[in-house]
Amino acid sequence: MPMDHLSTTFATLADPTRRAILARLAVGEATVNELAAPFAMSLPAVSKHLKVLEHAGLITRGREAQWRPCRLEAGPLKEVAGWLEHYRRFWDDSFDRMADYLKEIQTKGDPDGRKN
Amino acid sequence: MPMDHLSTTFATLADPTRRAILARLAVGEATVNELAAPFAMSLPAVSKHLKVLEHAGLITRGREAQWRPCRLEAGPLKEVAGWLEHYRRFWDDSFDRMADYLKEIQTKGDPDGRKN
DNA sequence: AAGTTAATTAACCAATGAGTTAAATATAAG
DNA sequence: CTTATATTTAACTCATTGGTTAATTAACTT
Repeated sequence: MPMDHLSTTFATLADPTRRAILARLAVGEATVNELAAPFAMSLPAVSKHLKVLEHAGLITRGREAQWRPCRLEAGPLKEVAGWLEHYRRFWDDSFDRMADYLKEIQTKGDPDGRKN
Repeated sequence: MPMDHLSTTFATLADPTRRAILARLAVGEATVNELAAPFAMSLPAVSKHLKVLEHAGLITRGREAQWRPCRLEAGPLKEVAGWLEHYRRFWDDSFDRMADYLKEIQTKGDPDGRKN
């Protein structure tokens, strides 16, 4: 089944272990063992999570000797933020006020009241 | 398995059909049949998607005669936006500039250079 | 009362996801 | 060359997901 990008990103983020890994990587690069340490699960399990994260483009992995340092890649998160923007008006009160404000300065600054 | 709120939300959003339903509901309330119309799938399938959305708190359903009008609820989306904010600095260039700016006016406005 | 429309529930199936243990690979160090 | 460390792959299990069709419930219409 052809999984679109956004669906892949959301599915990847739908796991607390993976979100915890991202939170850790927000601090800085880390190896697989370092990332696995906090979790009560086997190393292969974490390795799988990393593969999922990598496949979603949320991390990249280098190689230094026998270590594969992982680092955060925020591209997909930016896409999510973009998607969310379409809905901001449903929860953000200041969003409406900002829209009002923009409309106001738009008409005030343009005596003809053109829309654009 | 105890599914945390955020995981439930992400899992729910990880399906293009469900995101399309939300997009439709952003325009206004709609019944199950109306929501199902655009999709090449059975009504029960859509009904299931709606149950998932409802369970995630992304929609609520009223009842008018034999119709169950659905409407968007943005609470969980706001939570996602909140979570995302922790990562904004990784993709938003202006975020750093804003941080710099805030730091600047903070020190400029306070001759003693106190941090808070 | 009978029929029509709206929606859900039941029973089923195939595919996926998240975990396991055991084995394999890769690199470094004695 | 052997061993230790870091990580991945293989093979398997179990639960969940997303879809199906057929049957059921609910409410309106005639």
